[in-house]
Amino acid sequence: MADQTGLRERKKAATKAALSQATLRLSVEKGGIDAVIADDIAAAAGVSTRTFHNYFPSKEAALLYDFNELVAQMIGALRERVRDRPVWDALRDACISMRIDERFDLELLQCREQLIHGSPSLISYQATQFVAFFTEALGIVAEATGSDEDDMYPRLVLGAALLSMKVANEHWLAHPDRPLDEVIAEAFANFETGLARPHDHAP
Amino acid sequence: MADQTGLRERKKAATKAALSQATLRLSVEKGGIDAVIADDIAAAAGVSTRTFHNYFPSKEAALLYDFNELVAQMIGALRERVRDRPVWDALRDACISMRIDERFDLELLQCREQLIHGSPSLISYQATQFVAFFTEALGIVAEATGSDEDDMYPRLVLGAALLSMKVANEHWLAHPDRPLDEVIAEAFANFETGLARPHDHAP
DNA sequence: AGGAAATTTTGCAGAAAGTGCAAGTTTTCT
DNA sequence: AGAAAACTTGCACTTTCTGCAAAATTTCCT
Repeated sequence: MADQTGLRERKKAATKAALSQATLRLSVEKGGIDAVIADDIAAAAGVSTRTFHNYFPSKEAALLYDFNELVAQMIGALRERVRDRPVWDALRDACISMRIDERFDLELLQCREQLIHGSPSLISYQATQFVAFFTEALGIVAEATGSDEDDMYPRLVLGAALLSMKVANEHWLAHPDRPLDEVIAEAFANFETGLARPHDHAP
Repeated sequence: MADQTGLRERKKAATKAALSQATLRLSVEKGGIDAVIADDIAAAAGVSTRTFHNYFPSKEAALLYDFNELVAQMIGALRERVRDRPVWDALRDACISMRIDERFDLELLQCREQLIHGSPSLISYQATQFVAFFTEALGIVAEATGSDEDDMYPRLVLGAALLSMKVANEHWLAHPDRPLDEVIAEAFANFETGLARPHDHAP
């Protein structure tokens, strides 16, 4: 994606990163993305407001830029894994393979979680991205399970997996004392033997 | 809610309903809520644009007005049921008790589903409502299971239940040949014995 | 019924997001 | 260097949504 080609490409990448970072910084400073206006972000990154909107359709997109990158990668990770193991395992392994804990700074993640939690506009934006992701992943899952796309099963499996990942992530951000992959595995395990009773978790 | 008190109350309810219906009608006519502007909705309902925004914060809220009413009722339904049965059963029964199939016209639901599916702004809005609902329901589930609110289990159970309901609803809208409660029960059943293999469903 | 009080409607002004367009800059390529 | 391609910018414009104060309407009390 970030090909080390010409100066132009590098500049563009730098601008995009600067805009994204500026959005985060300003949002934290002002205690919420809604208190930040596009003009300020553009100014902070040293470009015009119009240019900001050339790079991102909204403040929300700017703030969650690298998160979206990550989500995009997960499609690939999933596609690889469904070839040589059961869907459920493929989903779990794909989630774990994202290595969010290694790729991002814990504080940054917590910070962003805070912002998302407190802002309807960010929740909204994320939901839209989620739906797009779900739709794409659904095709993979449906094919892997040999089911029709409007069967309930692939949707339930995929939904449960993404729910596990989301819940595990949130939990880990609040209690970063255990490794993330372990927490993800534990969340997934809850679906493996029936949900009726709480699943025992490792001490 | 719709107390048959004075004229004023009745007029307000009528206006609100008129605005909501006008939003739906115009959205269908123009093939998407994004093609409809607030001015048109207000005009169609015979009030000023400002008044439209007195009733609803957005077009999306107007379109999904009665859906939100329903979601609000589900909190009550759930709270009742967690008292005398296991959480999972309470969740399933609460979902079924909504009787969406009886309370709404099938065509209207399909119509709205179509609109939501094709509009990021509606997806966004619904997500925000969903998060609010999830948060409130989580308190109930956590208490009922005797777990802490930041344990993963209550979130997973609640998430799985709402996922089941959503998937069942979508499936039923696309294939309304079986009764909705049966479809919901089937979706829930997938989580009762482990997700590893597709759950057999009644022929 | 009549009039005061409470509530609702409405228009206006204004902030902010987001988009199209055309002109000005910068990078690339030959 | 110089033409071509790509990027940036300013400007005008549409739309959403909010605050405020003036009108209009409903309710309530006597």
